Amino acid sequence: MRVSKEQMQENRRQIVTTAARLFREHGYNGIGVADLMKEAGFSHGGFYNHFSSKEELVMAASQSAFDELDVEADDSTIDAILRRYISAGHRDDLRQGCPAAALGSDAARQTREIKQVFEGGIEGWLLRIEKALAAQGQFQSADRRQRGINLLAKAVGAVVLARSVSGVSALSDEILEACLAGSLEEAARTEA
Amino acid sequence: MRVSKEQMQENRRQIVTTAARLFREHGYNGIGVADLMKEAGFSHGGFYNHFSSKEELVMAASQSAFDELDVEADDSTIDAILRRYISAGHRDDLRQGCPAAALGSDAARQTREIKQVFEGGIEGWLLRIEKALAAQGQFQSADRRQRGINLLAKAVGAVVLARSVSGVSALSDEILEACLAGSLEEAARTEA
DNA sequence: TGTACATCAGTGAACGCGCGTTCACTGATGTAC
DNA sequence: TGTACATCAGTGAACGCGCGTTCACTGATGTAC
Repeated sequence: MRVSKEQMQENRRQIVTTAARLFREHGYNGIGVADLMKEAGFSHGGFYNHFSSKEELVMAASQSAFDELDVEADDSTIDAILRRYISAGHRDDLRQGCPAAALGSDAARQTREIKQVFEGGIEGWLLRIEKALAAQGQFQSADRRQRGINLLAKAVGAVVLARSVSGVSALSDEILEACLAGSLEEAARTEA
Repeated sequence: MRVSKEQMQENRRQIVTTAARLFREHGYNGIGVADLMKEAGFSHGGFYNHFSSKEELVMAASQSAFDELDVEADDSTIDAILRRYISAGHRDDLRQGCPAAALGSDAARQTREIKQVFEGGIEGWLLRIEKALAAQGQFQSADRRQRGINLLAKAVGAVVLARSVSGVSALSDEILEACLAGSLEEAARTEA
């Protein structure tokens, strides 16, 4: 039956945020439209009232996943950001984690549009990191972006590697510990 | 028709190395058994004479992909390793690149067996990196593993991030340049 | 070494299944008077 | 404000397609004598 415009928007939001969770957990190809709609609380037939294709949902959901990070981000110090990202909690919670870590190697194979969403998400990260570095007077202004890129890359790599061996090896924890220590040290180094 | 034992082993090798390329390019779920066998030069029906399931091929192919890296590895200096890994060439050549970067976020969703293959592959990388650091007298012996983990994580993260925006943004090159510079600097730092 | 037969790697059609997508239908919402 | 009708979000069955897997078959290889 028909539903109010407000309700429809709310339902769409529900589908997108559910997809944002499930894509991170299972990969873009690892979850189907039917299962996804079911998880969101709908039958699958109505999907195409909201999106013209699964592809379009992939875009919206990726954007939504990156936007979540923005919302969560308080005025963290760089240490707080690193401790939160390079952690067992983040490693073990695919569904709410950073899309760049959960879907990074998938993204390389996606469309131009989805890569653009990733670009925006990465730039968002860099902005937050640079801001945190600046607030602590860390590095010269001209260096902060490069330093931020280095910190982000190590953080993403640490979580990707730790997840790829999680549950089978102590290596997983070792990677997180080594990279957290190394990143904190790197972030604290003031000179260029 | 039947084929000699030697020929069969050679055919199996052909299937595995083809799969190693195609999985890196398209992801584990992005390429099917039929297309894969065709690319390797066979009809798909014979697949199950070699493997009990696609899953088993995924394991063999992942192992093969990591083994390739071992073979390619000459007695490189740490600089040579980093310059080769964190490069546009590596970013643009999914098919021959490091499985940890090409399939890292996929691996998190795979079976225990496949994660064990990744563990071996990562340990292989760490061994090569530590050896290169040791050859140059870089870092104290006790620190080399932690330093190696940091270098590897940053390298993997750089390639994953660069690929996720490649072809849509100058950010891709920027990430590689910033991380290469940062890694070289990090590797050159001798004190603890 | 040569012959007769069993084995089994490779072929290509076929299987069931789940996928993304479409469709006729329902009934509450939105709108025209 | 109330009534009559058009719209259209959500439902669930159905579509074609490609997937992983199975199978009967072929004919060269391997083996027993």
